Amino acid sequence: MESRCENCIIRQFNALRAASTEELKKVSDSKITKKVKRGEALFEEGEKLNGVFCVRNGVSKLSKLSANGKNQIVRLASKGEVMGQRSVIVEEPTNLSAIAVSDMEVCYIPKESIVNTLHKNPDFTFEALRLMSHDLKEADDVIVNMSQKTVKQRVAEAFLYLKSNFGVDNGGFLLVRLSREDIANVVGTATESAIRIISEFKKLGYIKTSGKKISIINEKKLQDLVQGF
Amino acid sequence: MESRCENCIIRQFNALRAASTEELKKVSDSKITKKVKRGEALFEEGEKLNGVFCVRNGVSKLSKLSANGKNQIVRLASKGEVMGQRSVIVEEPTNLSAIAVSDMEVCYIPKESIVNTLHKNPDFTFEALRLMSHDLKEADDVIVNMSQKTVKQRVAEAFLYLKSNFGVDNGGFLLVRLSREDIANVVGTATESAIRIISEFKKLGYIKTSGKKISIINEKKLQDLVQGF
DNA sequence: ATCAACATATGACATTTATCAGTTTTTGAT
DNA sequence: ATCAAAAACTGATAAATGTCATATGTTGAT
Repeated sequence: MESRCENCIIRQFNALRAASTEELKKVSDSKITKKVKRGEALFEEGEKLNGVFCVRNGVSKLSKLSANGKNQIVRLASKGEVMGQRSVIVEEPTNLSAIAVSDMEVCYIPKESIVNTLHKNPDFTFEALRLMSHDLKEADDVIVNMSQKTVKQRVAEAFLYLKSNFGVDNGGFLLVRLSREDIANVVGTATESAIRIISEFKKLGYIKTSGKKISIINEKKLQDLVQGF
Repeated sequence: MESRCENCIIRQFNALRAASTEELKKVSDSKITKKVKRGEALFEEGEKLNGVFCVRNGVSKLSKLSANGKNQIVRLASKGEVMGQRSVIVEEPTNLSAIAVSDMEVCYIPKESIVNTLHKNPDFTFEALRLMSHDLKEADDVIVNMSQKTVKQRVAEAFLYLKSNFGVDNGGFLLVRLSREDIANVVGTATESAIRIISEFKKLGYIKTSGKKISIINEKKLQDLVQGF
């Protein structure tokens, strides 16, 4: 049987924490829980979304394809984060694709069961605004990093980000396992360039790898690099 | 005498369009209209803001300084746009500086007269959310452009953006007059690189200049360039 | 267990962009 | 109108990054 939003701890991380019991009931009754396999798309750039996706488990990349065939990963979404709300709020096709980076469990919430809340419950709307403010700040930071940091610094920063946001397993390996191509697409560089830098970090002893897994050995060195030392 | 928000057409461009008569009155009573000269700061990165700024006239750049002394302009704000709301909403110091790019007239609205509305009037909050959604989408686009377009393409795009967003005068010259350094900071490149590209565009007959003023002659060519032709 | 498809890796080289150094032009204060 | 400071400009060169080619390793479907 399906679990209920009312009992879902994950909603503490998103605007649903501000929803009333009745509102939550409505959401819960209409939501659909889906399993999404690594590599599958939740939605694609240009689609008009009729609902939002709340991540229960796993990680999704939000990316945008450009004319030259390159892909830029704009951000990663994990537990508790909601994807697609922008499209629902402004009633426009989404500007980003969402593709699972690991196996995922997401709840799809049809827009009908939230737009009303969005127009009636200011606490909920305010929470959404607060969270979007946060996303906007992060986006601003990314813009600044893209223009002012070298590829090497951005790769270092990406590893630190992956560690602090998604954590590590018992062996100290990053839980999110991105392909080299994905790392390049987060950082905004060519795959080969990313690979070269990763190799260099390995040689320098900043990180180590085991198969596809990556572990940060010398966090300090990476931080210094990001700071420009 | 000061003009009243109730009669201000500019508020149609921001969330205040959704404010009630009483709410508007409160805002109007507490607001302070300021004149800001070109080059002066409305606020600086790191400041805790106790209100928001609504632009009546002129253009402001929102930028961020980085460790290496470089500046990145994240966006430009003009008539009707509100600056500083992120800081007020999340109650954090602002991550950006706002500096006038032309002489400006702005209204400073103390946060006390809007936070209440933000928590009580869902229409107002929703409008703010809608506008921030728009900003977020734009920011995403900037990220993608930064990583996937060449400096030349980004300069071309910047000119097209300045034309379509801020318009031209009778002579066809861009109304917003950015210094070469500012253009470089919008585009995320070195000032010299921006200058070189501008010179090239002049030679190619895509643009012409008269003193500091810039006019787009061949919009099509610039568009093609942005598209990668 | 095998094999094709894909991901990772590395070298050589081309291209883009930044940096430094210096000149000319513009601007604003007096 | 004059002059100093700032901005715009140009060339030479260095550094960073992308591209292409090719080799090796890994993985998942049969």
